[in-house]
Amino acid sequence: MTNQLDNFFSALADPTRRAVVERLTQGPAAVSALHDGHDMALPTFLRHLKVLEESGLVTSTKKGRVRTVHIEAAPLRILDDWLARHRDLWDARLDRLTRLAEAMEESDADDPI
Amino acid sequence: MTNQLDNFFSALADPTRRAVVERLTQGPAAVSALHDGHDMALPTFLRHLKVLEESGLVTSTKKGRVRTVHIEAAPLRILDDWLARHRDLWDARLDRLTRLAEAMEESDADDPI
DNA sequence: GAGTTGGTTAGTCATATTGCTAAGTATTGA
DNA sequence: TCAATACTTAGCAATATGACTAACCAACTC
Repeated sequence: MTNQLDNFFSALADPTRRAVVERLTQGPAAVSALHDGHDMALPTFLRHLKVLEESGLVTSTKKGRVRTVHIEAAPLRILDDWLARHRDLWDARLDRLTRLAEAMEESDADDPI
Repeated sequence: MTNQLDNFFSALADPTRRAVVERLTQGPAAVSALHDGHDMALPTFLRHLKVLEESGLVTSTKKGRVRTVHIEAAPLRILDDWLARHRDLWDARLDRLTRLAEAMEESDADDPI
């Protein structure tokens, strides 16, 4: 019953993994290149990559001894859609509140304290 | 060094908590009302609310014995900005790939197999 | 073919997360 | 005032997460 969104959000909850995703938006990169600059043992870093890959946010292919990691488009779209949906609801709510505030102001004008 | 985004993303990684956020986009609600429909002991559910509140995604106020929970706008904006930033980068990358593909098609036309 | 490079596997440890029950507090309503 | 309602706290158990080291394999490079 675990949603795809569960995996996307929890994958992105870690700063190391977000950094990897950010880096990958600029193009694919090898594991060791991605690891560079992260003060963390390689096996630990690899676990993060595995989490990203299992979530579907990235894919990877191995050629020779080099594994190259690529970002996936679809998940970003799904995340975006979720957020967009709630952005809309929020905006609608804001509108209602605005109208309410206006209505209250009017009624204040009609019938002050 | 934990980013605000860490908390937003990990708070939203749980389906129960996402459901609460979705519900709250329609307006504030009391704890017991929010709990309704979630097959989960109340203390467990309260823990989820606490996570949401500590992340800053929601706030709550207590009046009498009823605690009312409200959604916060700012975090959704921050999340949206992060995603938008990467949507842009991704789009840019897509554009580059598209141009590359076109270039390759052209060179194929010039010099087929 | 010996060493180096790039990644992988296995195993351990500490802490965090997510669920529970049991028991408590504080309002509110009869 | 007594009982019901609406949380709240405390404490426990199981699993997940994030870090490490040590040891390993596979593919280049000399």
